[in-house]
Amino acid sequence: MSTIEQVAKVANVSIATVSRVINNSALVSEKTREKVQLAIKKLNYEPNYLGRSLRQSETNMVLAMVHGIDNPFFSQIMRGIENVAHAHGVNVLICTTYGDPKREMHYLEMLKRRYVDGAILLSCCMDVQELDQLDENYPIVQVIENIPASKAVSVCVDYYQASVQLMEHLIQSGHRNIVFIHTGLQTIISSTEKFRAYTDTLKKHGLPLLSEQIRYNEFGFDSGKELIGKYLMEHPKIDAVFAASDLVACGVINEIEIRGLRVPQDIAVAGFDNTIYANINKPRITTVDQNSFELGSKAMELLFQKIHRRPLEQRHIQVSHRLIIQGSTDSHQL
Amino acid sequence: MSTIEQVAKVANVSIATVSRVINNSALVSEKTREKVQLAIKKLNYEPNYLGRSLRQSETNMVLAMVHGIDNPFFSQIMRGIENVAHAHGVNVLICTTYGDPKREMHYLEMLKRRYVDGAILLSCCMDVQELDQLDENYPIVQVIENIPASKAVSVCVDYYQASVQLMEHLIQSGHRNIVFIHTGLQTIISSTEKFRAYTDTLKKHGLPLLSEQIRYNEFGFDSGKELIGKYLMEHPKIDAVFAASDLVACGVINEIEIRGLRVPQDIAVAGFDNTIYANINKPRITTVDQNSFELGSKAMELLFQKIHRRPLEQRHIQVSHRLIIQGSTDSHQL
DNA sequence: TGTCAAATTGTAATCGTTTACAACTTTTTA
DNA sequence: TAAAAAGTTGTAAACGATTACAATTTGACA
Repeated sequence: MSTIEQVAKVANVSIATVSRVINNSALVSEKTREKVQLAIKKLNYEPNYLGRSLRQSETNMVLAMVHGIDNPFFSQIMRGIENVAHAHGVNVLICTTYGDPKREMHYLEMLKRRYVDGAILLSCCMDVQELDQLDENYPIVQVIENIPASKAVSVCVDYYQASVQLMEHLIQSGHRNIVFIHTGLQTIISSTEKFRAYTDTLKKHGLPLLSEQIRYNEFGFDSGKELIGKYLMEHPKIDAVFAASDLVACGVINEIEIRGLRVPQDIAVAGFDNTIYANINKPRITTVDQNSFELGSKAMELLFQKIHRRPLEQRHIQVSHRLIIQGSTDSHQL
Repeated sequence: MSTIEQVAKVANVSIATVSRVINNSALVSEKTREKVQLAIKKLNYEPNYLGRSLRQSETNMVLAMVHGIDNPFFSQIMRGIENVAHAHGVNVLICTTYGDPKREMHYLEMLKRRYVDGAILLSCCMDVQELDQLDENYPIVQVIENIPASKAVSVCVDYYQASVQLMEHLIQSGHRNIVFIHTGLQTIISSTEKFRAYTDTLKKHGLPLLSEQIRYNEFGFDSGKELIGKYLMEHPKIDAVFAASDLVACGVINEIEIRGLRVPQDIAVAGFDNTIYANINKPRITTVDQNSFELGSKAMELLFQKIHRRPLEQRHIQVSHRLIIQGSTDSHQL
């Protein structure tokens, strides 16, 4: 591995000059520039980022921390993040927590120990105090799965309004016994807001509250199957389901059909996130689009503000959403 | 941000002693250890990784380069990689190329410029020469989407045998007009081997070759729909489809059913990878399980060998696969 | 008490860059 | 032609850690 010093020696100039050529900065005469570039090529030299970052105390890298990477909704957010980051010459490193606080801490050390300039959190296992302390000392932005009680900057959609819209759609379609299938941690806003909308809308219409707030639950297909099974035992009259994610909705539909019932004729099912799961299911699933690309880009823009210590106009950004009604709740669309 | 020097000052010791405490190495007396730890706590000190990595010329980070992160198959491989890496105290940073050579180069600079100790490539846009040159100078391992002509180490399953098994299954089930739906780059082994198995098996049985090798194609649901549409125009007698991935198979099935045909009664469809897509589809899709977790762990183990310059027993590791026959090719399983 | 070994601590070089400042050339201008 | 200005290059001090090596302290033992 060659260093700047060796290049300097070969080109017969000082290391400062080599550095200037690398950063094609300052004014280097055409002649020496060529000389240096020749030496660089000859030695196959690549500048060491560690030295550079150490000196400049910035790395041009940011972290994106996410629960798992196989959620197509998160994957779209990532594209938004990457798009803005790359436009600024910054690399995005993705790391996965799988909801494990130890893993989260481990990766956050990269932030604390200056290996990255900032972090976007799409998943968060810590509590409010820890998050706030982190936020005071390092540039972070929360997206989607944020902790609302925290002072940290966040970007998300209005889950409450979106869910109210969804519930109103179900009720207007004539459903009366609606169950809510939960996902994720209770401390997380996306869960609690959906649940709050569920209960509020039911109360408003004088309808029975069939679901209870539950503590924790995986996001998956199987947990959807399992939960709807449980609810169907308790309340056989269920005629609609509001599932907190599309994949969960897939599981719910699968289980319903296995039990010989039809979607949407017997039970209507709605999901959330507008992922591919909603669109490969037969029937297509009614869902809420969250404008994921914009969620990501906005988050990255905010992170840049924080990294460069520019004042923020807003601490909480809301991105628009859109209810998409499809076959799983509307038999006209089958 | 506090540095080791400030801690040393507060604790009234030398920076060497602080360093020793941090790395709880060497022999520091209990008394000074406590003194230093107090100072560390007081200053909220976190050691800077850049300084450390620069000095030790290793970062304890590796890169995992992947096309996109929303493929559940890749996501499982990642878990295998992470599992082994974390056991060695190494962090895995994921980055996405989306098949863009520029992005790939950009992220590979992290390797060349010593920001990570090694890289696992699950996607590869460069040509053989470039890859070989990289391999000579830096620790890399290819997984799955490897370039077979390259000298770089690789881990994958025996695509040829797996695909032959799959084809034999289709033929034994009585299908005669079988089409292959391609994905990915032509230079990539997973594609070419599947296609080779497709043609060889058809020839062996004296059956017509309906598909042609195609240059490039996305991995998605929509490309599956599009391609089967095209093939059905050309060859209306098609009675079976071998799709190169589960998601493509989903698209194929969707399009087939839209055209009023039944799966598997009119056309049998098989996928590849054994992802969730194969199991949420109705009917479930016949597919090939690739033991993705092991693919990942093996790859990471090999990467450690390369990073530590230990000699490798094998340059190409093969992981076992398993044909999973389900409803999409077998009406008994509906 | 003096000597020696063991245990503990400190000094200073090093990793590979960037960059303020100084020093040296060359060109411009009067 | 000399002085000033502009253009180019070099010197050396950072950045924040680790670690050989040297120096000091401590304790054991005769």
